[in-house]
Amino acid sequence: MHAFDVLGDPVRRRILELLATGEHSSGDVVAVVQREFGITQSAVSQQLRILRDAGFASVRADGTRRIYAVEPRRLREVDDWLDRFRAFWLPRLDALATEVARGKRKRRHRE
Amino acid sequence: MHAFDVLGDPVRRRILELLATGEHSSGDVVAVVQREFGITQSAVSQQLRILRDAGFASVRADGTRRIYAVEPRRLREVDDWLDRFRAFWLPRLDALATEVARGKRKRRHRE
DNA sequence: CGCTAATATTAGTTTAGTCTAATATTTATG
DNA sequence: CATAAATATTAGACTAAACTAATATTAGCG
Repeated sequence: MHAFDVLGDPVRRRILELLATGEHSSGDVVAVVQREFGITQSAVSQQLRILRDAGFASVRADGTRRIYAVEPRRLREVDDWLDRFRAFWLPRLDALATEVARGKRKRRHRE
Repeated sequence: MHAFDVLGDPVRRRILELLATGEHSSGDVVAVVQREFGITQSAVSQQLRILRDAGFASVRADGTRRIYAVEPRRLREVDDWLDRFRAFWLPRLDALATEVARGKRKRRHRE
């Protein structure tokens, strides 16, 4: 599943925004999303699964709870895809500064 | 229409990739997309319209041709949305370097 | 072990998006 | 001005994604 397909859904984006602030249990996520979108626990759980399967989030068990965390790999793909457009809004940034700021070379070759 | 909804479609992403390399006529875009996706001129034209309407692309007339160009505004929105995740893959980059590299403060306040 | 809390899964319905086929519009040209 | 070339639009068919309702699973606890 392409990164952008995953991010195309507002509920999934909201969940990721929440996870960006730190780990959260499934119940926490359900509470927030339910309040804001008015959908069922089932629907939220399904979206969490999509995020897991697509590699945007990871889970660990804590008793009967499931603790979700953001998994940055796929989000960096999006960041990389944007590279081809950065010249449009960062026209006068020299090459070295770009390399330093975005850690591009290392990232690309290391993993 | 949310930026990510627009980018959720592979044809639209491909068109933007093409426009990232410079202006192209509708016909050029149709040729490339048709070869790679096997869809009709009509379908491509509809996608171009979506990109226009959503502010991802602009058009100008050149005789009977329509010349498309990428419009960076909406793509920067995506870049901005990613800010909240950058700490995950740029953990030791100091604040000033980030500001310089991403031109964030200026961008946010100017428009 | 039986019950409760937390979460996940499944089946089926609804909805939104993308496509094709057909047609319309616009500009240039003989 | 009639025709052709380039592109856009419309209506309707098809598909994939997201939802609900119901049920299943798993862990902790008395």
